[in-house]
Amino acid sequence: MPKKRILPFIILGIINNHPQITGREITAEFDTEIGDFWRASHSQVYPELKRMVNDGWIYDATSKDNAKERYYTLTDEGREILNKWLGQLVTDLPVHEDLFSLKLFFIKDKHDKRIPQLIARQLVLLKKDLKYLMQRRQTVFPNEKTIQNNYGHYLILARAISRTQGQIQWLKDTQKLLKEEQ
Amino acid sequence: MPKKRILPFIILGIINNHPQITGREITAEFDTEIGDFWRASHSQVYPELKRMVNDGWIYDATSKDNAKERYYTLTDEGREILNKWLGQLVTDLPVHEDLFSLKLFFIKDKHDKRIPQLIARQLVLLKKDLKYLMQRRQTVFPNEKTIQNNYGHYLILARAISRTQGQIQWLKDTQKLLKEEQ
DNA sequence: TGCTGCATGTAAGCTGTTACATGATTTA
DNA sequence: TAAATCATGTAACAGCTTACATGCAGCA
Repeated sequence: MPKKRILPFIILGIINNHPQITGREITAEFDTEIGDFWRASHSQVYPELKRMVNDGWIYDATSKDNAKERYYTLTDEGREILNKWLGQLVTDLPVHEDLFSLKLFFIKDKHDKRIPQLIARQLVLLKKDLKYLMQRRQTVFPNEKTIQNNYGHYLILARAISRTQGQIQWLKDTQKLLKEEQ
Repeated sequence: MPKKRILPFIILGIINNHPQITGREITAEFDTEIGDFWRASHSQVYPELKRMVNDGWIYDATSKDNAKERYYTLTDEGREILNKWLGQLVTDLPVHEDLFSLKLFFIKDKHDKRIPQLIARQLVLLKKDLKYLMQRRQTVFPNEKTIQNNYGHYLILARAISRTQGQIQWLKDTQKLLKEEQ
């Protein structure tokens, strides 16, 4: 059995949220909205769209204005497949492929200077990420109504913020601990 | 430029922690200790070991007891490469490829029944994981001395526990919130 | 001596990345 | 009309997964 493909389901979800979307706009979603928990480049997206049209999950239309653009929309079958996928419960936690943990793992000595260095860098990265996430929450969800209209999206953004804050707090605590005991 | 390979560095780290280790034991590390933040199967490990011997990062020895087993140890060059890698600071945060977030993302309606279902399942998975992590902290680090001898490992285990607890708390809070407003 | 697990290895195939490539559209 | 960006597509290749395969060691 090959590795389970989930890219087509993500694309179904994107098209469902934005009917008449182009391949380029779908690709852009992976750089912004979805980028926190999945990545895909345009060279993955275009062939996938072709396959999905071929399988009858979506259909495409062209416009007179722009000869090259193709506008994709879900078929009934596609909508059905998306809903079925959304209803299937998750069976496993993801593996956090994390260079920070990996490097720490191999450092044995408590007083190794690389430990505070790695922590300091991780803090910089996480703080920058937190700032970005909070700014996005403000722009994407400026009022209660926008939250109600996209509740799942709101939830995971809130979750990402909470998680990042938690990690920052833990790193700060550890940093302090190491300094005190040094 | 191809995707950056980090598997050989992980293997260097493992061999450094356990000189005279076999390929099978290295593979086992990915199922236990390192499994939380990196995965690799034996069909990846064995060819990689061959390459690393070829490149002079490690050397292998055989035993009379077990003709098939090969015992790997770092060369000076390998040790140097490992330390250089450990000293290089991380430049990017990892992408959390996460089905839970992904599915929530595509559910718009606040009252969609799949939201509490997904959350409940995620709680089950995280609680199970937390239990496993805490049990491991107890067995791997039974006393202060074992902590001092493998401080980096201790840190990331503590971090994983903290992160998991944070996620559980957030999910519980959200679950409660949804129930109240239902 | 048959079975289970140890130990290593190879092959096929799929996913995803980077790079290369082309033409259309908009803007200066 | 030249440059930048839009929009799509293909090619080569690296990385990883699953499955297939072989022989040895220990045990009943």
